[in-house]
Amino acid sequence: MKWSETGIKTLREVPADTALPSHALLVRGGFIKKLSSGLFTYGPFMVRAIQKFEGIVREELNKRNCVEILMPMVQPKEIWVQSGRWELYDDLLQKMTNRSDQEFCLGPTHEEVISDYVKNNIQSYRDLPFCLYQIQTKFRDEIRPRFGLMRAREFIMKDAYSFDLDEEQAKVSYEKMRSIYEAIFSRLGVPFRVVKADSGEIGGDQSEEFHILADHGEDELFVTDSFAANKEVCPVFISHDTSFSESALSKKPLEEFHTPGIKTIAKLSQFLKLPEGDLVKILFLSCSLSSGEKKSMAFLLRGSDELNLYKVKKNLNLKENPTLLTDSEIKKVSGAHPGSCGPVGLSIPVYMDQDLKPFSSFITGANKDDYHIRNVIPERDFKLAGIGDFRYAREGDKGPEGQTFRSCRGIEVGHVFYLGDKYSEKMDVVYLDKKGKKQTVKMGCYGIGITRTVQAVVEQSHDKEGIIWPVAVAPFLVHICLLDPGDQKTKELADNLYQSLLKEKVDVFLDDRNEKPGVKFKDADLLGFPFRVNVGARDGEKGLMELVERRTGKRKKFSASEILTEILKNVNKK
RNA sequence: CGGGGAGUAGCGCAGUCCGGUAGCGCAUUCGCUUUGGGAGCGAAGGGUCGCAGGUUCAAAUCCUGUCUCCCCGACCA
Repeated sequence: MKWSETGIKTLREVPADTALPSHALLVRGGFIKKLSSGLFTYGPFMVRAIQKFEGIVREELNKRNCVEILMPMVQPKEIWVQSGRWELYDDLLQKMTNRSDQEFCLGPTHEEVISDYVKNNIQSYRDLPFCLYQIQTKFRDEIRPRFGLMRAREFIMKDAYSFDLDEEQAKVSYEKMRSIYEAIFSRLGVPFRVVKADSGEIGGDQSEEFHILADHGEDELFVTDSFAANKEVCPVFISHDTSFSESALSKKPLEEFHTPGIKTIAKLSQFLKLPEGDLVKILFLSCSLSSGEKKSMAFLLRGSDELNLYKVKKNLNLKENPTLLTDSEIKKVSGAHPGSCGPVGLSIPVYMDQDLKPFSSFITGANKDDYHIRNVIPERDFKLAGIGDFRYAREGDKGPEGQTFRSCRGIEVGHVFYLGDKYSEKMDVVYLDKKGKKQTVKMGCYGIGITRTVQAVVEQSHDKEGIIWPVAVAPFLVHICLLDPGDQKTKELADNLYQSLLKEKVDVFLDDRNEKPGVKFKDADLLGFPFRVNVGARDGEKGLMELVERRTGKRKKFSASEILTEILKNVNKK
């Protein structure tokens, strides 16, 4: 490809509506252009990067006997009603109606369609197992699209679905896909981690996320050498802090004390000259039970900790995400304003974080404005509905093998999920076993955000000057800067190299624009293809060209005859 | 949806408080000079100031409404 044929113009300045370096660089380099919030046109370089990554994904999947198909993007309402997700997903679905008033949605994912596709093909246990995948555009009407391709409304995703006889076989499929994903992301040449993720209603360890590590990643991860989890779900195995002062061991009678104007743990900590972790705070939530009933609940935890609503939902098996009560609701439930609330005398269920177990007694609010109370003993002074892991893990907590958590940030680019019969049951995907008995097919689903991954790679691999593409997904491997396009001999030198690289099937890009060398160098650094060749009249006179490696900045001059072998050596090495 | 910010030339911005002929830098076009890390000088083109109402002799500027975009939260590949 030659620059003059692309219609690409780079931007010198950072666009005002970008917040991430990767987003800004992709826009500046003409890789992507926003059409509307969350909708992007992929320019010629972007398309090539996407195709490179898709190639890796296909290769690894095909190698392990997964088979590619392609499903429609427009999907009829009926199958979504059948799976129960027409209402559940609701606003996420881009719904539409055709001329006959039939309702459709744009596919945000394809469990429904694939179930429809396979159910007629699966009859006997002999027909299983197998695994299908597609690479396709998805549409999700995201609440808040942001960061360019990181959270776009329209994006390219690889989604795979496995179909197995039973749970045991399905777990094998799950593990296989997990290892395929490891192979895929290993080939990108950027650091990644597999982390424990939300396993939803299934339970167990059957959902993992693949994260590319990057400072601006949306997710916080806690990792040790042997364990990694998303902060959202990370269990607390061993607390970072198991120490507390004498006051927490007291077994004396309740004692109220005046705390005028003290409404925060920080202030109370100052007032009592006790660390925040020695105090006990309470949070009030509105929770919807599996019966559908809404109920207020209270949660106690150490003053230094933060309540994790996801854990509350999961550990209490709630139907929806709990929400915090408003100040006036809290007043109604506790009799006091926030800042003076505690468990004593409450009529709603009170749960306690496991880190409070070693405490004999608590210092909490007295449910009377401007008063707190000490020597509060569970079961003596209030009824405990349950104890559990309800707080966010934090740096310093320890993993299952006692290693201390480190915090890092990541971008979720892949997710493997064991589904069981979650969809196959509703969508009636069944087979007859050896005894002729009907059995539900066990499914797994596996996603990779193709476009997100490409941006994540950029986020992970760039410098002040621009992108540094890893060879695996680089739109082009070699970027020829023709420095004196007006000089016939130089032009021929560049053209010859261009043609010989094409002949060798090396992806090569020729900057043949009528621009000054400085402009071309800056743009080459911005676009970030792995190798650059400077072809100019100065060195050209002596028959020399300069090879520059983008990542290291290393440069060396070669004769026209040597440079081809040198490039091929470098390209094949990577 | 709640909270914050912004819409003025292709891009980045000033002008708005305090109404009075639409500005700057980069980019673009032409000319001359320059030519290995975003060249210099000279000239030129390009904007219904997001949109719709209103106030006024006069609106980018004041008022009302509306649309869009970005950031922080709930969602996710």
